[in-house]
Amino acid sequence: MAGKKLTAEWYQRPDTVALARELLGKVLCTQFDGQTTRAIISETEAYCGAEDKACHAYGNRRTKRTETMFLPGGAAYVYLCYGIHHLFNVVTHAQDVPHAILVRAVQPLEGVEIMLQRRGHTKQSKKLSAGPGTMSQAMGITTAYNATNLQSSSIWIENHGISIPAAQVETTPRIGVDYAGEDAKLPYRFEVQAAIAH
DNA sequence: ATGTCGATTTGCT
DNA sequence: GCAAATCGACATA
Repeated sequence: MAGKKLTAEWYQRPDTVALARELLGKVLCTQFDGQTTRAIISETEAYCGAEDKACHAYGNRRTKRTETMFLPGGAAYVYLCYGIHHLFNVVTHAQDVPHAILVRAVQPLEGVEIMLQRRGHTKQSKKLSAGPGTMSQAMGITTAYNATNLQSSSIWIENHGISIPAAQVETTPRIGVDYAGEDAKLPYRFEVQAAIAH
């Protein structure tokens, strides 16, 4: 069941948009209180630091919240949105270059029972872990894990050798970033709509 | 010190 | 389809 853990070098590569595309089909894993869950990443968005108006760290804005994005690639950036939702991002690029990839949806692979319990659902459905807030809840990720290193034993990402054909990937503008002007139109969102075979 | 608002989800009209 | 929920970060004073 376990795959090969992505290395620090993988995360620290500079092309965040390409990494967002490559993240599709990779397996996000969490282990909290001895409970392990695994899920295949099916939707991502790239946020490209200082030059990207949609990014929290646009213009290299350094605050308590954005500080995590300045860490070297390979850290988890988790923040609270609308006071309710914990949004999970993967920090990429080198230290002091605030790029990140928002994981918006995953498909459950292991520990489905645990995810159902966390979500308060009784049956598996598409809504179980599709959406940036719900997928965090299903995986048990909260802001308490902000800045967690992805080489740790709490949160990490594995390569299971799953590749997604280009024909199955939809590339669209990002969601909910209308305030970003021209940058709101950038094709930085990658989505696999079909169920991923594994 | 205080006010505004968000990389959303959910339930009700 | 619309609006409430809910809290911390950030900007302004």
